[in-house]
Amino acid sequence: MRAEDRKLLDATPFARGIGTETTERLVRGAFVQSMPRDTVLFLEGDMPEFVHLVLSGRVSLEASDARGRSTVVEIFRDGQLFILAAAILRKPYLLNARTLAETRVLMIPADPFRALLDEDPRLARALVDQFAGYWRMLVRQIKDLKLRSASERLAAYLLLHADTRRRSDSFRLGEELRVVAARLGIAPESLSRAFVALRPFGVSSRGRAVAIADIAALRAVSGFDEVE
Amino acid sequence: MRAEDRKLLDATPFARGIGTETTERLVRGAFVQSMPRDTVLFLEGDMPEFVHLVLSGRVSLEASDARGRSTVVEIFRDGQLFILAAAILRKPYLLNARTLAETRVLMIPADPFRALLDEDPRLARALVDQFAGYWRMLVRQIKDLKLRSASERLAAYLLLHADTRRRSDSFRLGEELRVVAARLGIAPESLSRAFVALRPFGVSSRGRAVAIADIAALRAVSGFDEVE
DNA sequence: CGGTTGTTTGAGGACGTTCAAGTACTGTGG
DNA sequence: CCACAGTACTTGAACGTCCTCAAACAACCG
Repeated sequence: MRAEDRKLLDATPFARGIGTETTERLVRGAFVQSMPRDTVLFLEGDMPEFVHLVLSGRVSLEASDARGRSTVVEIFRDGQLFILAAAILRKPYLLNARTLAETRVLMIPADPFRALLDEDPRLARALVDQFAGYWRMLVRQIKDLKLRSASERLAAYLLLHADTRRRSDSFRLGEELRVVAARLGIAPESLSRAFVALRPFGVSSRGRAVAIADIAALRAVSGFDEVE
Repeated sequence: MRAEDRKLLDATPFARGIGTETTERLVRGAFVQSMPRDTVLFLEGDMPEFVHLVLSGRVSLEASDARGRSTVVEIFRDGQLFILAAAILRKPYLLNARTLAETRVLMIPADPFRALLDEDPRLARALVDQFAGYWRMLVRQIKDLKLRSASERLAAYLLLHADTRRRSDSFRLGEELRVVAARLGIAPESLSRAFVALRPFGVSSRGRAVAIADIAALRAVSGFDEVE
C-alpha cells in the first residue's frame, strides 16, 4: 500500500473511528486496485469476496431490470466504505458496482474482515455508526421517491450540493446528467425538463454548470424540509 | 416486565445474538408500553429518547410532505428493533411512527442503550448484523420504486407474502389495503387497479383475501428476480 | 477538426393521480 | 344475531406527470 493511499485511508472518519491498530490489522492482507472509468467491480448475484473502500474517485451502485433499464441507487466517494451488508451477511450482492471515474479502491478480503469484526469491538462499533448513517441515507431517498415529484427531487438534490449558508450559489455537478437522472430515478429527458421547470424559481443551468439565484426560494420548491 | 413479554423478547434473533447477560442489562431500565391502534410513538424531527422493540403488534414508519400526503416507508412486526439509527447518532427522527394495531413495545432508554453499545461488544456486533439486514431491506425497496411499475410492485409484494414453494397459494393480507398502497408508494385507487391488472395472470382478490393461481407466472410478471 | 457521446426539445402515449360516486366490509349496540 | 353507521374499497372520468421515440444541437476527446 502506497504511503499516499495510507494517508487517504487514515483521514477517513471510519479509520479514525477504529484507531490506528485496528486499521493496521485491516490493511494487512488488503490491496489497492486502480481502475479506469466504467470498470465493473461486481455484479448483482455475485458472492462478495471483498469489502471495498473508495480511496479516490467514484463508484456507482446500480440495478437493472429484465428490460435492460438501469438505475443508480447510490454513489460512493472518497473515504467511503460500500456494500458491507452483503459481505457481512455472506449473501449475494443486490446491486452492480461500477466506477464513474478513474478510481482507487482498497480491497479488503471478506473473510479476514469478518473475523476481525467478531474479535475487535472497535470495528463493530464503528460499523454500527457507519450503517446508521446508511440507514438515514436510504430512508431519505425513499421519502424522495415516494413524496416528491421529479423537479422537487432535482431541487432537493441541488440544495444538497449547494452551499446553503449562502443566499445564492453556483457550482458544477460532479456527475454526468445522465447519472444524476438515474440517481433521481427519472429519464435523462425528464431531468432536462425538470431544470426548465426550476427556471422560474431562479435555477439556471448550462450542461452541468448550475447557478441558484435564491436558495431559500428553491428550498420552498423542494416540497418539504429535510430534517437536519 | 411480564414473564410473557420476556419470553417474546428472548425468542427474537436479536436477543439470542447478544446473549442472556447482555439482554438482561438492556432490559434493566426498560419498560413495556401497551398501546391501542393508531398511537403515535414519535414524530419526524423529534429527538429520540428510546430505542423501540416490537413485542407484539405492528408499527408503521411513515413520512408526509407539506401537502399532507403520507407514505409508509416500512412496517415493523414482532421481535423487531426499529429506528435505531436516530437514537445511536443522536439525530432527530426522519420518520413518524404509528401503531397499526394493538401493540406492545419494549421501550429502552436511549442513553443507557448507547452506553451499553460502547462497552458491550456483543451488542455492537449484533447491531451490525441488524443494520446489514436493514440496508438490504431498503435497497430492495429503492429498486422496486425505481424499476418496477405499480402492478409489478404489487406482484412482488404478493410473492413476498405467499408460500413460494407451492404452485399456488391463497392468504389474507396482514394490513389494510390503504396501508399496503402507502407501502407500495401508490394511491389506494391505483392499488385496486393493480389488482385488476394482475387478474389475467391468475391473481384473484376480494378485499384483503388474495389467491394466486400460478406463482411462477406471477413471478414472471414481477419484472425481475429478487436476489436470494 | 471530425467523430462520438451527451444533452435538449418536441410530439405522442402510458401510467398513475385526483375527484366523485357507488359498493362492500367491519364493528358496535340493541 | 341483526341492523346500522362508519369506514374501507372499487370503479369511472378527466387530468397531469413522466416516459418513449425521434431528431437537432452541444460538448468533449483524440
